[in-house]
Amino acid sequence: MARKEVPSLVKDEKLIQKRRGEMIKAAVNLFKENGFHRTTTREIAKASGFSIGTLYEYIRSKEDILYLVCDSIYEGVREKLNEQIGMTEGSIDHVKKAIAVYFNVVDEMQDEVLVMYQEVKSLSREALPYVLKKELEMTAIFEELIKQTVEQGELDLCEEEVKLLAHNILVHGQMWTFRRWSLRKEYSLEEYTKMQTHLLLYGVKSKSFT
Amino acid sequence: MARKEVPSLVKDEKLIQKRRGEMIKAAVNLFKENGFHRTTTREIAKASGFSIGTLYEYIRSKEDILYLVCDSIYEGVREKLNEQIGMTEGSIDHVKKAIAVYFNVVDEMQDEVLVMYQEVKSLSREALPYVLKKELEMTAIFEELIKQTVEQGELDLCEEEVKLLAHNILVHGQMWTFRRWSLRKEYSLEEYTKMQTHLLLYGVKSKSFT
DNA sequence: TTGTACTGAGCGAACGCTCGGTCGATCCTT
DNA sequence: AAGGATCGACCGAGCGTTCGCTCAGTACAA
Repeated sequence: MARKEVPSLVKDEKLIQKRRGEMIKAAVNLFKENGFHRTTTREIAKASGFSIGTLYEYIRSKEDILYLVCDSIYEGVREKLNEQIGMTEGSIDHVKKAIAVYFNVVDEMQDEVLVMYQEVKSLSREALPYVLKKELEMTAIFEELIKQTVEQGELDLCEEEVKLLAHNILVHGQMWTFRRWSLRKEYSLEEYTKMQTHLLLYGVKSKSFT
Repeated sequence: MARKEVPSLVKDEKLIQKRRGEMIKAAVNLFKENGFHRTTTREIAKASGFSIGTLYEYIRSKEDILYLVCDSIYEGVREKLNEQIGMTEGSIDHVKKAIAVYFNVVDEMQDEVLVMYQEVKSLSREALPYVLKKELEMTAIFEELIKQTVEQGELDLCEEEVKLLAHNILVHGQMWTFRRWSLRKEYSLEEYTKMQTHLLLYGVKSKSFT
């Protein structure tokens, strides 16, 4: 199950990349304003700078756009993550740093992450698995990092705990976007990161902020 | 900002309650299958057991249905919570129990919670605040419980940490629904509850399951 | 001239919502 | 008690509009 290819009527591969890039950018902006369903293909075409006919040279259906958007956002997040996380050996400091980097990326791309997060469910049963797989791959990044930290002896966790922890980290990042209507009022990103990291590692019973 | 009243053309208040109950039940089932936008008012009417004309005697617009659905789900969760959580004094055991109860409720109502969670965003800017307020009230329940535990001296947390912890608990519950495609494969509800509770209280650094 | 990217008027299905009308229950009058 | 008037819940055909998508035609580069 590799990346799903969306067929296009246009031959020039470079041009496809370019046009789809324009499409995705326009679509994200519209989706974050009105959501997927309330956004029309005409609006997307217009905001992309070409006609509705041209739009349909590069996709088969409106849903294809949503898929491309989700795919692109995941790639964006992953790229930024890989840029900044060197995955050599595992250590608690590494985990902390990775969380901070991840939260930063989520914050930078908050609109995109939120849009994707709220709209994936509109994907067809056929396309959904491809996107969920991406989410699992993201989880796996943290899972691997924690697992190595366990192997280094800095943490004592079983397989299942490692997995759940990875899920929690991911969700705490996403939560910064989908609960921002409340969290933003209470905390800055730095405060949020620091507190979540502390709670994650030390829980509430041991009091020793670092 | 009390509960928003949705006007109806029908006079009989009892009947309104009854019909809206039927409507909500039908709508939740359809929403969880196809989402709000892909569900038609005709489908809702039919599944409710009356005609499209009658449907519109009890609401003004399709969005009213979504609002009623969200409202009803919140009330359902809160009712079940209050039933089972006696809020006398605060203690760590109380917090643990409250989490377990909450996770159980979320599990019982997973379809409803998931639907609400995925569709609130489709509410108009006018109706949204009423629903977000409900979410804050839910958070406040846990906030209060934790605060009292702090006051009892069983926990040492500042105001902001208490708040964040309450948010985390709520999200961990919701997460059980919106990540069930993955979590369900890994854990039973009991395992999930136990592990999340432990991580929440003790973090990953101290190893002592109870 | 041929191939390819692009255009946008137009098609047809679907959808939210309305409104004229039906009909049983209830009230009023004699 | 009977007949008529009124009420109000319920109905569903149909209106107006929107929206995803198509395709016959154009522009232009090679």
